Amino acid sequence: MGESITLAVSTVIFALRPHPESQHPVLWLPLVRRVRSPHKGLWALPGGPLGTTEDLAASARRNLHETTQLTPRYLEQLYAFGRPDRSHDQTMPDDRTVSIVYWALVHADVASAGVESDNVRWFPADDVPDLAFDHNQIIEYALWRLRNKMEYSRIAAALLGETFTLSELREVHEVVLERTLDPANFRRQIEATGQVVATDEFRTGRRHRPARLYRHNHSIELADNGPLTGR
Amino acid sequence: MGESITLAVSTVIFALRPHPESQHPVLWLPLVRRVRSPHKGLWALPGGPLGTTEDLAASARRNLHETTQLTPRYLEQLYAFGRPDRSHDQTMPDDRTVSIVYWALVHADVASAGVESDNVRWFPADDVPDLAFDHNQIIEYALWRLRNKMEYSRIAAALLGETFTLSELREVHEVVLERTLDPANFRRQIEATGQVVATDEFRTGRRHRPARLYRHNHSIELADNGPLTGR
DNA sequence: CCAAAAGTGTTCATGGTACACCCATGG
DNA sequence: CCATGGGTGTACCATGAACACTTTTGG
Repeated sequence: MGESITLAVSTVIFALRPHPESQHPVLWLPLVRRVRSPHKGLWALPGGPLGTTEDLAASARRNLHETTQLTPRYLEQLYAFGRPDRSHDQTMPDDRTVSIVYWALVHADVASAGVESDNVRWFPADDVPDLAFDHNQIIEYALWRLRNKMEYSRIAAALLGETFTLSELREVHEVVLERTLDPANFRRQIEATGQVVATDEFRTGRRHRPARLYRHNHSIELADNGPLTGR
Repeated sequence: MGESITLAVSTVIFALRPHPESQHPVLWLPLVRRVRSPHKGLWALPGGPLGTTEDLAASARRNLHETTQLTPRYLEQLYAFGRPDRSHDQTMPDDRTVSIVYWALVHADVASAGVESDNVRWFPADDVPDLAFDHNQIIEYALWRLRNKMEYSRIAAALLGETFTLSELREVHEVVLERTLDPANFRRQIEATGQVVATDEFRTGRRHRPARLYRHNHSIELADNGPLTGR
């Protein structure tokens, strides 16, 4: 019969944005509304078919930019999902989609908020609606990987701006890991790894002692992906 | 033009076998000879196109069995490789293959040695010839993952039989990690994790004190793959 | 008795955790 | 002067590395 396998690339995109009430930063991710069957009308991860001459990561990057107008600070392949029934469509029972999923970290400044529309919306990562296909589980896995890497790499850098205080860096860790960290110990651990470089500037204007600003040490990789380097 | 993307599943299969001279176990992996262009005649990872109704892991499992007559003790997705030029064939310049690669651990008993043929041969993992496509790099990455997981999981269990001495378990770690481990500390670390259960049998016949036999604690997962469980 | 590996005990360095305490600023 | 977070000091504990030492077998 007309059986066929479609290869698609989707991306779980994370950014930090202030919580609407508390103003504390929390994890958000953009979703797109499906405009065709199956699961028409449901929210889903941004993605689409792989271009015939396009690299996998390039496809993720392109789609990410089309959806959010942003360039990822960090991009990594997450997993290939291919259960035969995961994209089942009763109108096309013999069709099937294998999705190669990437996950990305972006720096969501105010400008990116403007690209929201009826078909693109950011959701808090801990309050995502019921999504199309197996996308809820994919997001769970992406969150697990993000939390894992947060503990032994410097990917937090990808969620912050050029300079930042150690409190801000610690807050990123705390938000992602969902637990508080001792400020004193966190400071020493970060300093010991050499992943940040002190500047001679300070964040003032708060009603407490000014905090020194740091910048990332770009000579240290964001994360260790073994023999793979953007393949 | 006639551009098309083929989706294939390949597997890096590891087993322990005695070194031809020293008789000490070393890592081996089976390769198959390509019988058609491109790279006809070169050795390559076992694999093939994904069946239209076949799960990704099932495809890896099927191919593994066809190649080695074995069932994997451990099977995990490694990575999806999709550079547009990775499978370039000058006779079919517009064709392209995306490979989803798994890696597996098997227990290679004597029976499996019989399936070698002109087109299937086992090679020592540290002495693999120049392979088709990017398969040498894929093996490097699989080895990196294997070594990583060996340090924080109990996948070594998948390379041993039902019962084993702690020396044998330690030898597996040493061979994979390519360094010696202190027997006393190794014993305590393994015992502390509860990943092995002492039996009341001993390995005798060696010219030294008999060593107690242990068995795996099946209530502990071989490795933690997060929210993914054979998806 | 000897060689060799099994198995136990002990010391030391390291890294993380908890927490007391002082510092500098805005209000 | 006080509340608040910035920043330093230190004690404690768990873990792992190094290594001395005893035990039990085959030859």
